[in-house]
Amino acid sequence: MSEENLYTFENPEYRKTYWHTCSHIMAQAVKRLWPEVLLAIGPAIDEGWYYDFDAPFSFTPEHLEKIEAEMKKICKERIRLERSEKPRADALAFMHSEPYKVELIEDLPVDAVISFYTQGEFTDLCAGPHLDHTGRVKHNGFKLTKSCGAYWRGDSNRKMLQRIYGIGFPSKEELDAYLEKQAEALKRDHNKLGRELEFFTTVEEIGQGLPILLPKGARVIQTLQRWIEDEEQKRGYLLTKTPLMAKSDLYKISGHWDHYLDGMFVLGDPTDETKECFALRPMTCPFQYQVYLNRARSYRDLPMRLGETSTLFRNEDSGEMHGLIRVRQFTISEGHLVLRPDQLEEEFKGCLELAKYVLDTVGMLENCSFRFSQWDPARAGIKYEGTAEQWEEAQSVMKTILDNLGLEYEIGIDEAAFYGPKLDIQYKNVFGKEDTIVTIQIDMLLAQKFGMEYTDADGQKKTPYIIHRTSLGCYERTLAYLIERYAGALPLWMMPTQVRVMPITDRAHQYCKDLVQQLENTGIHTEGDYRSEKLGYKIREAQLQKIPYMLVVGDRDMENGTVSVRTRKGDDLGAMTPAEFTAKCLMEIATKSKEI
RNA sequence: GCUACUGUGGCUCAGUCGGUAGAGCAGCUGAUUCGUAAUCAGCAGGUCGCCGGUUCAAGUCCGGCCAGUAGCUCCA
Repeated sequence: MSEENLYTFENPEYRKTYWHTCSHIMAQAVKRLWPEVLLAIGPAIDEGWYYDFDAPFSFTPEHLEKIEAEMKKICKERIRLERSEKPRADALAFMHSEPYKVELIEDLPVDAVISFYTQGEFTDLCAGPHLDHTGRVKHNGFKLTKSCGAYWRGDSNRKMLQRIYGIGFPSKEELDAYLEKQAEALKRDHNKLGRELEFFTTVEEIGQGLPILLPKGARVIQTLQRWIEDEEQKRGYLLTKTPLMAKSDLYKISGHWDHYLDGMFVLGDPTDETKECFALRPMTCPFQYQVYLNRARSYRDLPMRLGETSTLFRNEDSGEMHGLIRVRQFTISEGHLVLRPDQLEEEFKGCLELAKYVLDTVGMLENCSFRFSQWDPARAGIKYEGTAEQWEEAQSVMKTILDNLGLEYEIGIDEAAFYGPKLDIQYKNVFGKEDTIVTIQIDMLLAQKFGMEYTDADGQKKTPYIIHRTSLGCYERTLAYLIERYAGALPLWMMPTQVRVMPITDRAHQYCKDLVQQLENTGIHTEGDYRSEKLGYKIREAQLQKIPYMLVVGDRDMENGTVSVRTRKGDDLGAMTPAEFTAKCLMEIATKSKEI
């Protein structure tokens, strides 16, 4: 980066500094308006900044407007920001009326440099860096976007503060462009579009996190499931179907009863030992292991790759549910691979290849990143089972595999499963939010708990490794992301209705009906629009419903034995015979083309 | 679970100071038979999320619950 570019928005460091100064300006404005409001923390984030406050009232949109107005003044005042340092005792005395700052100072290491930034009458505890004066912030280039609750220090046992988020740019034009982009993303929101296009709905009486997949959504998921099951078959997976619930005994062996009880739907009273107690399954592992345990296994049986289209139930907290992204009942492309240690690397690679192939095919890979999710030794025995040695071994094996693959990844501390480390494939949605879409986990504990073993070539009984993995993750979540990714216009092969036939007059009805049946017989999802509406109206409706192909049939086509083909992109492909169209369509479906 | 906000026909929204609900689209019926993004007319559709309270009177005010949204915490 050239010298003059250091101080531009192109430079992420500068951008963070700019936003960090914005957060101080915001805090200063709040203090000017309401001196009684207490300050917590206010960092720059990936897009903008926030500041957490403890206020005796709730910030409303009107409050935000007032703060914005005061911030504009501060920008125009061009106040210098000056750094200073204080010894610990002085720092504590200086901040004595700000209890959150006092706590932050007290938690700093003994030898830490305690620095402050002062702008006019406002001084904040801060490591910096900052812009040199408040006039550097463009007074009409920022906006406070929302206020909401946030726990002090991210701890749900502590007080909930109020967080105000802001975003800012060096010009009004850039701000407007950003806001415009956000508004565009909102239109793709699966929770809105998915309901409008009738992929899914919800009903109060059924409850939170329990969406109804309407015919269109159900069809997309069916298409994906058939494809995944067939693809796994090709890759040596064995399909299983195991029960959706089990007695508590099973979960006690697996450890889920100890680690996951809050997240389970329990049927019956777990405290009544005279009666059997069941629970809906929150994961497939202990069920699928029974397939392996069905008889004695030899090293020759390994690797054993088990796959299942598996419905799971998790009792999420009520505030967590969101559209099809976070639900209480969902179906995943689950799988467990039972392995000898020497097969671990090769099989792990196979899982990753499958996941990448699947994500690439549906068009989601480009927005994915990889996270190596590790344990946090500080929570050994609480969140995590097994010994430090077992964890170090599994994590080092995984690290070697990932490094050998040359995979770029981030490390996520305290993101592991209770039984082992994970490679999580993170998907970034149109709003820039991340969620796990696929996970591949190495498990060194559960096989032992369930008494899974194999007889090795040397006649010794040995405990296998297990890989837990998904190839497409959760179908509901994937559907949500596909709706967003394609704004509802999914690639042809996934579309619930691929072709709509529309007669121009009643004279063409029979021709169209025959055509629909003919296409449906070849496996192309087709429907007819026989209403006595004008062609333009039918086209418009099909277009709004994102139907890939519209086949228009009038007198001319009937005479020539053709159909007139139009795409949802608005291209007129002209007249072709039904056979020609069928061949073209089937080819595009078979190749899973993203073009249409 | 926490904080804040929201809830009016299938959808998008209006509804004044508390006086018993209104539109567009969709739907239905009829007319229209039309060549690539909205034909015309008529009809029907609402216990204002649910339960309770205040009041002569509640869509409107208050409380509880349910559901949704943003974020926090947790997670696929």
